[in-house]
Amino acid sequence: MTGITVLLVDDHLVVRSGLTALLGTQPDFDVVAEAASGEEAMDLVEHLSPAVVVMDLAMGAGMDGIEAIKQLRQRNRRQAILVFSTYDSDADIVRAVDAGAMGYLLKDAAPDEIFAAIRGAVQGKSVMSAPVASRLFQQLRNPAEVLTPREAELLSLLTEGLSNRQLGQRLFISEATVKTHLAHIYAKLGVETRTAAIATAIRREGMR
Amino acid sequence: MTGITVLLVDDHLVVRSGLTALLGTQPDFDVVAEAASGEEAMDLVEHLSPAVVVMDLAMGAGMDGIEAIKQLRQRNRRQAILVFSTYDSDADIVRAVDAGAMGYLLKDAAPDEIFAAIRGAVQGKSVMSAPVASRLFQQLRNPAEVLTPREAELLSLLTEGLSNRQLGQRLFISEATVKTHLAHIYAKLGVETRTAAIATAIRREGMR
DNA sequence: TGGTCTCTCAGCCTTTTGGCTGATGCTGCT
DNA sequence: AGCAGCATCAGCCAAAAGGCTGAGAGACCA
Repeated sequence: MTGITVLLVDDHLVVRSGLTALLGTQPDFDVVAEAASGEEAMDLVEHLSPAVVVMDLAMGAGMDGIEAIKQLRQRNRRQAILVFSTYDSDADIVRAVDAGAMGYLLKDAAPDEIFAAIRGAVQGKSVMSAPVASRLFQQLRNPAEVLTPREAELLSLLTEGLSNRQLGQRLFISEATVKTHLAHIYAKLGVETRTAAIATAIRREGMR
Repeated sequence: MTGITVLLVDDHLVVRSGLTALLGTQPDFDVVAEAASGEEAMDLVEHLSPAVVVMDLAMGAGMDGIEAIKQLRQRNRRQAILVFSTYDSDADIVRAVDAGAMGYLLKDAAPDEIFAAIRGAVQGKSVMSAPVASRLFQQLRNPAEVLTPREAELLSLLTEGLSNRQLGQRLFISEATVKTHLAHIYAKLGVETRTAAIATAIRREGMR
């Protein structure tokens, strides 16, 4: 029998070849293709139907990882999606899980951890790196302070320096709605102004 | 004869093995060791005296890349140091060059670019990715946009999320003066609002 | 000595932001 | 059916931020 078919998605060539080399040491893994962008990933999943997609969240230009996960889910594909990212910000984790990711690994994870996560993913198990799990755990203990996906999205745009009007235009909602979301975000972050929210987001949530 | 001896320094295992695999395709490269931290790199350079050190700037805990470069330089070693980083922030570039890096590559660079940079480095040539070179060039062309010490101080406090009043109290100046400084900062950074200034400061100047 | 830069401050006016209250439609859970 | 959470919107008011002009004091340099 052939092993677990894997598609790698990462815009950095060195990461792709590193991962390929790493997975190549295991007899039950079969890296069938590599994609450098979300768009490429769509095509390859369509044609190869890999059992697992290992995907970076940060993708230079075009479609980002979250968007790619969403689209793969919408196409009703059966493959498990594993996020393989450098950062463990709350927002990224929430959005990735929300989009339909099966697991969340950090790039400094040990090889065994990566192998286990992939094997678990095909069996429907959720595996994540310890820091990621810890963050999720914290969020469960403090549900009042967890940003909703929409709020996280807004906060992310906020850190780009947009005004309420620009935020509204970017998200196709009214300025009033933007203000409502912001008020909720401030309350959850425990701040009073947008600048403090940005400072908190960048330092605490790891956004940039 | 043996080829160009290379030491890889990166806290991510996949990046190290990817780079090793990549450099292994070239007959004239010889990756003699890999280090996962700045401290490890010190030791290995001491014992192996590689011709080139390829180093990531962001290193999880302990010594960061910049610090490692500085210390290697201070020990009067002959090896060329190449930065291999994900980001191209002005601050990172300036600090790396200042610390004594021979070149600056981005992680999405093409293999040929990486090979050429390493071969160039041993011959004393400076090689950097196009976006990096472009940023350095821009800085040379526009020395007028440098913040004054006071402005930089204000900008730094701004990224902590303070209001104009708080800034004034912290710096023992009136709110009017704060607004004047801010106006100058906005002009120099090419932004219109404080939130955009914070975003720019964090991404371009590397403040955090 | 005169010019330039930096830091300091003021007043006036417009735009933006934030606080508050209340309301609607949708979804998911019970 | 009912309730809770989420996302959407409106209006009103106060506070904060930003644009503009002008100006004085001290430092540095030609």
